[in-house]
Amino acid sequence: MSILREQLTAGFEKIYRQLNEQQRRAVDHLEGPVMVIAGPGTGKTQLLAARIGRILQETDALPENILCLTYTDAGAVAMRQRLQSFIGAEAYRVNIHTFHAFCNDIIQDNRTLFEKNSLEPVSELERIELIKTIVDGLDKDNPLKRYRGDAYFEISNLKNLYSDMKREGWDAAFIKTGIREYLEDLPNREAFIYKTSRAGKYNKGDLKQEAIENEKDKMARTAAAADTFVIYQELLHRHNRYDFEDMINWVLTAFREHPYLLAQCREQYQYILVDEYQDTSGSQNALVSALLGDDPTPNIFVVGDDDQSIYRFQGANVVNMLNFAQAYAPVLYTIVLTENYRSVQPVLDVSRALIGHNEERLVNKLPGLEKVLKAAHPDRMHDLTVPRLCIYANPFQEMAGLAGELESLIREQGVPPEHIAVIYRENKYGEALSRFLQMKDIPVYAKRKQDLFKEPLAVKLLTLLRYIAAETEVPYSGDGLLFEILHYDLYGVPPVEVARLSVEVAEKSFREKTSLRAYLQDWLKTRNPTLFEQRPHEALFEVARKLEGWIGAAFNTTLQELTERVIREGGFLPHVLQSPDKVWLMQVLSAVFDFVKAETRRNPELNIGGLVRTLDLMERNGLPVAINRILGNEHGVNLLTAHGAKGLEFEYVFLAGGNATNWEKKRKPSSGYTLPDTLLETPAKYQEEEELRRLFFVAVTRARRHLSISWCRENNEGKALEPSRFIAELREGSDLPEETVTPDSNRLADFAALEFTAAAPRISAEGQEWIDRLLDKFVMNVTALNNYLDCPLKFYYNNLLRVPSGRSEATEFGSAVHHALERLFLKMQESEDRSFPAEEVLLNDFRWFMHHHRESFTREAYARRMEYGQDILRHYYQQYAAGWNKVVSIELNVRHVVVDGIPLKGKLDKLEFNGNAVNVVDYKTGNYERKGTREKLLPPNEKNPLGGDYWRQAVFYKLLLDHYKLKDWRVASTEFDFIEPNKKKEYYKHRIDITAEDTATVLSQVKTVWQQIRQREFYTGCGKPDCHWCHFTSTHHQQLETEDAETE
DNA sequence: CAGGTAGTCGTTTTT
DNA sequence: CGACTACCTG
Repeated sequence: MSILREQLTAGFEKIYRQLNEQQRRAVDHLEGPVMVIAGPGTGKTQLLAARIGRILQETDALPENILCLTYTDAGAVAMRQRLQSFIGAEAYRVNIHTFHAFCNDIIQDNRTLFEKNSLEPVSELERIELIKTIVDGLDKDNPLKRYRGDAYFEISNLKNLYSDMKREGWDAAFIKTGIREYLEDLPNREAFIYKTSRAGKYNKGDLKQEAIENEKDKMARTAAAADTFVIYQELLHRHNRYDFEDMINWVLTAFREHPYLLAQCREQYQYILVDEYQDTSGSQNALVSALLGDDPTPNIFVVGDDDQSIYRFQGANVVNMLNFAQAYAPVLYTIVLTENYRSVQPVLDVSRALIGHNEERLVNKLPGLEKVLKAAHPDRMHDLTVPRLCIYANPFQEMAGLAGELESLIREQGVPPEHIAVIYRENKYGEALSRFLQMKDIPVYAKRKQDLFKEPLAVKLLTLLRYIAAETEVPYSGDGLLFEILHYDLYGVPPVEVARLSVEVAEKSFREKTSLRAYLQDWLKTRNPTLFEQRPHEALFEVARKLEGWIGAAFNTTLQELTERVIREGGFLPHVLQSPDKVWLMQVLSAVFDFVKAETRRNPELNIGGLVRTLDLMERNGLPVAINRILGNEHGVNLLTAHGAKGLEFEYVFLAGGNATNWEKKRKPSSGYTLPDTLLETPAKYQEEEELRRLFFVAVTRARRHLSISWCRENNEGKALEPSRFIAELREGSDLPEETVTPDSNRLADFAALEFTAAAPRISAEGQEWIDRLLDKFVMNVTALNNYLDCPLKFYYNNLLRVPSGRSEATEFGSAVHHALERLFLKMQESEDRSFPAEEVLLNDFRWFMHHHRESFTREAYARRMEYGQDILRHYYQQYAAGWNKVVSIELNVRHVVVDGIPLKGKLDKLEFNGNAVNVVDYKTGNYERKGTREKLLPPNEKNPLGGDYWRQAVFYKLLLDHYKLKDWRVASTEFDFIEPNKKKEYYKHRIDITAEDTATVLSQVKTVWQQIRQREFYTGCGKPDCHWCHFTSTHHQQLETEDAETE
């Protein structure tokens, strides 16, 4: 007996004696294939570890000859720890890996086999960048190409598609064959044939052409996407990168092409164990098969529970278990573990009733299999606790009630919080709940991935970097960001001072081109540029000096050094250290820094502009930089999603949010491209329900003793809800009583007070006499009117302070289109025969403008907008040129109009005359079919008593022109001319004929708003949750007062 | 039953 | 943005 064997014998015997009959049989059956079906709580990890011990004890195998494959890192770690407690340090010689780590090792150890000597896994970010180049390279009529909105929208869809294709082993040809079959089959399907007739339109039995066209469009998208797959593979290859799916597929290929590699592996791994076998995907399973080869009795030991397979969305496939059983049927030793060490019998009974509703189970597929879990410790039956079903009035009460229950368990019954778990379907629920519990000082423990880009501190740091980048690339282009930066609490500048500065600059820039930055610079250099201006607040200079330093440094230091300097000098550290949340905030800071480090390591040439473009790309694609935040500590109540709870157990389990809408009625998000159903073998709908039921089963079986499931009768808006059907299924056989729970009113009131009552942010109005000066100069215009009606703060910042705003890609594009059309009409007017110049002239003017403002675009955006703009203008010209009214006035600036004592002004794109009747034309870029556009055109109605913004604009123009003393015009109508066509290339004009009532309504709006503005009622925001300026005010105004929503 | 439209909502998780 | 549902209307 070797030393190792002696060592492990003593410890092992003790463990072995604790095993039950079934487990011992599984451990002892060393040779040939074994499949263990291990229900929840049946001691699976213990079993695997014991078996490894047994192999080492009974055979000549060395630890190195054993391969244990798991699904997750956590699984591998847990496994090794358990093994270590049996056999000590030798445990480290056993090969315990995740599938991916195992394959990655093989690739890295045999790089020459993979044709490259520098090969690295692709990072998430690189992957996005590669796919971005694919999207950029799509040609004009590719159905995936988008010109407006989010041009890179397809990136994440493509990413998912590639993963699916790799996991399933599909190529483009296979998908397109599927599509062809699908489309050919459509005419045979009931859903595409009319069942009734309608006179003049269609007869019974006709095909629904429109629906078929629709499917064809969808399939064209899918096919186009599948076609890019080879490009993606090619790009990966060229960059010496491979992705997660490749790890497994490549090794499979290598095994096929280089038999000696496979032989070598087979020789080394004499005993193979696979944990969580129900979670293996098709390719992972193929890997296992390859390692086993054609040996009819391989030493393979798989453990899994088909009822706990909850990762099908990642490619996991229960069918693997079934195939395994069938492949080795003659020699397979199958064991079902049914003795449950975790839960009391009533919990087991309930979960059994539930899972019994699934069809896709091994017990239904394999003969002679039975899986009825029995509590291993019947002595615990004496304090039998029956699962509870609690019904709350609404989610709010549910959380309050839950908090109450937790509170009394912990404070009155002395239950350690870590013995309690609240389990729910989605993280979102947990977020709300943890906020709730923390307010009541109930300790919580939740691990959560948070998006770095959503953390205010990170946003501040990144905004600084963005600002520096903007100023480095195009000097004085970052004023919008600067305005924000000056408000940072890091610098202690009173917001009033920033406002004053901003106005000063806005006024000055009438006379000469200037900017916040230039203005501050002037002061820094000369102390007092003009004797008449008041010196800005001292703290502003502090910030300005720092910023100038960084902008200078950007040219001379590495990106890493610059970032470090910004963190060091930018006031971040003292701010973090003073905060009660300092641990977390430090984590945020280092995460940003780590991100920059990682990016520069991957791309040493990266400069700050490149970094910012990367950030933009990630942000636009909703690609989070995940950062793990641990909420509370391990002595708190566990807050978990059902997925996250897998493998864990708790004395008390509260399964919250048991409504149908959270489970089987939750609609699943569209996955980008619709696949033809000819590709998929099983009816998806059915499968999904079974998978969800398994998830519910996992959640329920986490409970040792106490299980409480709750649902709500209504949602917080008062709409009726129903319980999940799984709850009804649980109750079959064991008559669980329902309890309607109403938290006592004191507690509810407590929570209501704690709840975030929507508060309208408010700026302190004191000390702003200088605002009077601004008000004196203020002239009413449509934008101001619309802004004020939307949110008074929006008016305050945009129209009064005239906060500098960056020229966005979209607005610049709009200007280019406006410009080109303006020139077109002017040239017509100037021409001798009053004829319109050629189409090419129009396009030329457009190109000229774009070219002169190209700094507002990224290179890709520029090319894309250029192409798109010319395309729509060309069609626009062809559509309308013949019929244009030539009696027009272009870009008229109307000032000095006074109506009822109120000064008005406005700028009009185009006036078309018919005698002295005027049709005002306003160009709109943007798709008129876009959401919200229609409402903007509507006069007041119940839903929007103020009327839409465009409608108001139309009426305002009439008001303006009708009172325009210089001319005797009558405005008959206003027309909104949409320059962008819809998908079908149709152009659209919307004409508003203005009634006397309309004029009266808008006039009264103008009067009211005018009066309110004169009375300085613009310091309180609208309080709408998505209002930019309300958000800005509440984050940056320290002296903010919140106005209670109740004071109404 | 078919078509239009307004309204709603946009996971779970690992490598 | 766009896919899906619920509801309304002919």
